[in-house]
Amino acid sequence: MTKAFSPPAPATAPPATARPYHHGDLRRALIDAARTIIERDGAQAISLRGVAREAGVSPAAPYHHFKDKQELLRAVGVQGFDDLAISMMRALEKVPADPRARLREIGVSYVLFALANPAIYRIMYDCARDMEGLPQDPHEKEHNAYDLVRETVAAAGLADPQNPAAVETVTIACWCAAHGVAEMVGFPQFAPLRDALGGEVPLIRELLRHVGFAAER
Amino acid sequence: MTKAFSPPAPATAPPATARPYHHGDLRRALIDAARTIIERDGAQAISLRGVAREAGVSPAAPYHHFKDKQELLRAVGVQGFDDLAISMMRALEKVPADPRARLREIGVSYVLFALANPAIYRIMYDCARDMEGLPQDPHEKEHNAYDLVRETVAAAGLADPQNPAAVETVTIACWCAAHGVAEMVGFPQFAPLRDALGGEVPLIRELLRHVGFAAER
DNA sequence: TGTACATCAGTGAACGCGCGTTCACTGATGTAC
DNA sequence: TGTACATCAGTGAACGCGCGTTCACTGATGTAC
Repeated sequence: MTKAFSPPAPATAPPATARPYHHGDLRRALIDAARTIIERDGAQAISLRGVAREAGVSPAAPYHHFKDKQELLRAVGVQGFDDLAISMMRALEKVPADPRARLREIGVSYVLFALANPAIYRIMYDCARDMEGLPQDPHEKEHNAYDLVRETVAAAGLADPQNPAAVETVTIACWCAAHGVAEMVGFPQFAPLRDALGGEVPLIRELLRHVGFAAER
Repeated sequence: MTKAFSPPAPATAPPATARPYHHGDLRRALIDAARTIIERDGAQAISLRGVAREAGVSPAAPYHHFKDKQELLRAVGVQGFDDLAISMMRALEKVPADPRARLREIGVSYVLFALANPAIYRIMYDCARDMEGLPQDPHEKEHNAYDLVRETVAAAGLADPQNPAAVETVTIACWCAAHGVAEMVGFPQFAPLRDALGGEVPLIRELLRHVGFAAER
């Protein structure tokens, strides 16, 4: 993202000369470049060469960081899920302890993420399909997004916490529901309803409510 | 699909000689070929040349029926929505008049369609996004899928039929929910739950139930 | 601190490929008289 | 019924292009002594 946009760099700034031979964190830069392209030009506009170009690097450079194109795409997907989890956590920070309210906020932030990054969001699920499932394992962080939802579901009393199968079912149902809303809420057909309800967020809340997300009361 | 596989054609069969110069219904054959490729090799494996090849026709032939590649893809998407509507109608034929039961069956058949045609299903929504919405208009048939859901929702008393906005909201919510379940139900992560519930259909029913689809009783 | 050397992370030219699309063409079909 | 001709729906060769990937290379960095 440093790119060409920075002003001519008054002599005060640190060297900031021509980009050094070694990039520093090309792996990360490539993932970012891929995301940029995906959101700017659409998912099927992506090519390894294009990504290298966007990152300002030769077409062969990516091969020092990714086995092939697919591996890069996969990294983009995993990164997406990480970001999603982070934005859900963030949303939770500002919310009261009531688990039902928390579940609702998780849902809203989930959908907002998808709305803000529609193309990435699709790539994430293409990836997940490829990898045979949500990447709940790959990092084994203490808290991934899926666990977060499950715990909140249990705490909210939407399923008997003693009954793991029931908790699992409700968790999955919530995930499906949020996914459905996330993919569709941007459809122009819903614009009239959105306007009637007073904006994107109220629309999301309303839909989530109908779709089994812990109603108020 | 007539292709190369038919047996050497015993002299009894009608002429069945070499394929005639004029195809008869190449437009349709191209759409079918595209669907075959999409489901066999994945959505991004599709190319106009490949489709022509699959249909047994020269690479230039499709241009007599579609302006360009995008127009073909779009036709595949529209065809998909048509097929979806048809399979929903079919499912309704075998079902009692109780509107709640009917709504449930619509949901199940929707999800089963997506499960049977996962790649096409994705293409359909890519198309819809492209075309700025579900193709509820393009044919203006008396009954498209969306209207079917709306009417059933109203009949089921899930929203006050006098209140169009409420009916619309519930309809949209149902659509989102079914879509979410449809896209995710094939995930391997859900296999344990599926097995515990006794199969694909029970899993679908259970998820739909949680997700706001007219519960029994 | 200096030097030799291994390793790492880039370069840029080259490869072969399949793609979308165009073009001039030709065989089959339909229509007017 | 027969003939002339326009139109339609194919063919197949050709175009230029961008792609993924490989290769021999080189500049920068880190390490051992």
